[in-house]
Amino acid sequence: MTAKKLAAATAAPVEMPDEADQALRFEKARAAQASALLEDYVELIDDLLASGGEARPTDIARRLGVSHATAIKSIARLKREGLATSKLYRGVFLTPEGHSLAARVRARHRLVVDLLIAVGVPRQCAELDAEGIEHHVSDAALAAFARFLKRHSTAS
Amino acid sequence: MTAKKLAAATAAPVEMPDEADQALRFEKARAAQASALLEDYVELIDDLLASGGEARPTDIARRLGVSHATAIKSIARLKREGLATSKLYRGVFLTPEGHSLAARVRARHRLVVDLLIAVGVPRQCAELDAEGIEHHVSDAALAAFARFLKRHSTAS
DNA sequence: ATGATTTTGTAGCCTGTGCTACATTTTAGG
DNA sequence: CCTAAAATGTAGCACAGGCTACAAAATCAT
Repeated sequence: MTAKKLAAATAAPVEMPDEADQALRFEKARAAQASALLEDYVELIDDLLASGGEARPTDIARRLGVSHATAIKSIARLKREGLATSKLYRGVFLTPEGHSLAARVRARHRLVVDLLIAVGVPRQCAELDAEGIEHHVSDAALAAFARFLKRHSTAS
Repeated sequence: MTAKKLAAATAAPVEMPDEADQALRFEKARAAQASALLEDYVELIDDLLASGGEARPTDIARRLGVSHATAIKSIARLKREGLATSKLYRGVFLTPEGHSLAARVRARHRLVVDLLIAVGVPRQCAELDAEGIEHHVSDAALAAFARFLKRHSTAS
């Protein structure tokens, strides 16, 4: 085994990333995925509140494409995590934390869509893909996106 | 309620996307998420086979940052879906389907990393973010990425 | 060759996120 | 006002993907 590992390390035709680094990458992606659902909910709730004034579980469910039971369960989780509040048979509202999360999420979403469009992705496709991509874009990448967009809207 | 809906539709201060469209977007993102794990596994297995010649469950687990039990369960799922094969106490191998999936995934991964770098994301950050982003980039967006990279490597 | 270590596999548990089915409450309409 | 429809909430199920703990097999090293 020692010999085998050594051989692999020296004679590897394709070099692999460090084991620990790679594990961290995947762990980070898994963590992002875990918060993705909550982010989608707060963003949607915020949008509904801003547009119609109401964020009812049924509306949320329809827009997310899930059953109302699923939406209600997820809303319960939002409440557990201190992002939303709701009273029986009243709509759902966001806590200050929820609201600020929604703001961050919306800004990020917009930046991602804009960047995709800027590099030539058709608008409709950009909107579609952004829904999944946005949850995995770090602040550093986001900052780079903003710089890129600024550079390419002012300069030729 | 009819009146209420009408009011919302006409007086909405923020316009929302169509309900069905939005639901489709989220459904697509959820579907992408479902295949993400399988994609990560086949890509990693393919890398391991290409570099060291062996893809053992323990190695896979370590690189993904999960317990070996989790890895074995996921490998079982790969086998169920016809992407991989394995014999007791031998390593894991990819079926032709698994191999071609791995090739597609790797190409996509590389394109995503390259694009991120091209728009100014630091290399290390690009590698990190790409791990989560790649699963949500459609073929159309990928094609756009390729065009962008070509344009920006040849032209000034 | 045999005993220790490593690897592999199994079993059972938890959580998250979907679902359907049923019960309840509110809302709307006649 | 009172019934029918819609919305809401609850219960219970399935499956994916984590985990730990235990059991069995293979490999290494002496």
